[in-house]
Amino acid sequence: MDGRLSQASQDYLKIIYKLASQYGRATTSQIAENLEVKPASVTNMLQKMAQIEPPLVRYKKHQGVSLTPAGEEAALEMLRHHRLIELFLHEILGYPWDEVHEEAERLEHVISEKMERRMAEVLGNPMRDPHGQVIPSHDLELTATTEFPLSELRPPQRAVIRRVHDEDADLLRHLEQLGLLPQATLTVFKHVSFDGNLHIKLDDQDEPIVLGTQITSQVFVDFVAGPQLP
Amino acid sequence: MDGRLSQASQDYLKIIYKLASQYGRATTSQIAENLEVKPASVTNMLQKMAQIEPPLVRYKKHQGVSLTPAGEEAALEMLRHHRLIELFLHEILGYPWDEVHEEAERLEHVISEKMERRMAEVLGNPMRDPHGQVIPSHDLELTATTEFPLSELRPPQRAVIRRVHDEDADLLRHLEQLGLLPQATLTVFKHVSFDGNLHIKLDDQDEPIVLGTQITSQVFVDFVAGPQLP
DNA sequence: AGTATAATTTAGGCAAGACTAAATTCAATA
DNA sequence: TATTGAATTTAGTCTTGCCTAAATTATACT
Ligand SMILES: [Mn+2]
Ligand SMILES: [Mn+2]
Ligand SMILES: [Mn+2]
Ligand SMILES: [Mn+2]
Repeated sequence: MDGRLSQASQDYLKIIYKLASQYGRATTSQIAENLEVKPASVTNMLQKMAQIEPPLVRYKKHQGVSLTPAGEEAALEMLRHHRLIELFLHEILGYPWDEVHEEAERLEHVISEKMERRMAEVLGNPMRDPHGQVIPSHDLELTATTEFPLSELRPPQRAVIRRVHDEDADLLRHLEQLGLLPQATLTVFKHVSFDGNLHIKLDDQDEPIVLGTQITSQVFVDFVAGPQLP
Repeated sequence: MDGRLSQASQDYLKIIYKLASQYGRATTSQIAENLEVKPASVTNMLQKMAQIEPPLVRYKKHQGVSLTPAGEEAALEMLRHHRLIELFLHEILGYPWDEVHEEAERLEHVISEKMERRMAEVLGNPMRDPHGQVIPSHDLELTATTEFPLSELRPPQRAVIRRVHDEDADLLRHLEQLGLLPQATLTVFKHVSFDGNLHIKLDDQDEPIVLGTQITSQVFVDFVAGPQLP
């Protein structure tokens, strides 16, 4: 009613956006689980969000919700804030990539449009966050990407890492230690069909490494043409 | 009760700290005016803040409040956050010094101790914010200062600007345009007792400038010895 | 001392956003 | 089609922090 959305609403919108991108819609219990609140609280909140002007979600009893244009815009705004902040913390303040999320989670609701713009400028209007997730543009367009799981590669394919799963700090630390970072290029030289293990070599490392599917399913790549340049 | 103070409590503590520094204690109506809430709301809040464990304020009906050690620590923590953020916005994100306050006002409640430390390191563990206000140290000590109003200088005294009043954006823009910034050194060469005007010359400028008391009372300086070096 | 005025406190409410417990609806299966 | 378990919604509370209106206290002046 005062134009500004509450932090709680913004958190609901973010998770609804994510769930709806994945499943078409978001259910009460999915939202409850993600936000760590009880389902009854979610129902209550969704009904409010559907009734304000303009409505943020389309809500019909027992059918889950999806975002209205207004809701989607607000969700993308938070997504841009979140990912810009993550990159800023990493690049400018030297945060390790497994420690940026929590801080961004709080800051995203609080920064002004000016600060968003200044951070983007200092960072060179970046396209992706430290984990490779695409940052919505200034006007909240989200460019489509083509990356797919590393686990789908077969020898002798070559690829560049675009993005990694960003919700498991242990995984992130492990990936960093292995050198599995966005931008890294690699060649697959062996696939073991029994356990799904993939033997790869990173272009900028000498030793090959062997990766289980727990890892390869969480690293997303694009094909890259040609052999490694010497 | 969960260890973390609400944003509202933190705002109360900040303003109580400021008022108590100035007047020894803070009254209900002073706090209400500064926070733009009604006095009844303040009374209510003060009673809560006096009753939690540990108490944040000493409260006695009709006598105003002062901070307990716990309250003062929390207030200094906010002060450190606020001033570090102001400097960070100015130095790293290029904010003009008259636009840093609002943003800092929101961010100060939200940054982690880690982010506080990282910002301080990137800034070289600074002592003062963009307006020259002293930043409490990491362990929340506030070093004493000796500065006094520029309006008290008389020719041919020389001084260095340490701090300027930071609560009037128009004044800040005007001071910047005049070159009246912290660190600037100057010589007073004329005082007009009728209107209090002060004629000064900044060391790094050629033209002298004339300042009314509206300005000279809001700029704080320390004496500096000797003549301007060529 | 007695009274007007200002400051403060009390009392009662409201909105947001969470919770628990109980009721309802859906969907799968017998 | 009837049953049943899971998901969802409803109903009623709670806490935080604000509000207005009314009561009270302090202060200053005659
Ligand atoms: Mn934005
Ligand atoms: Mn990320
Ligand atoms: Mn701190
Ligand atoms: Mn300042």
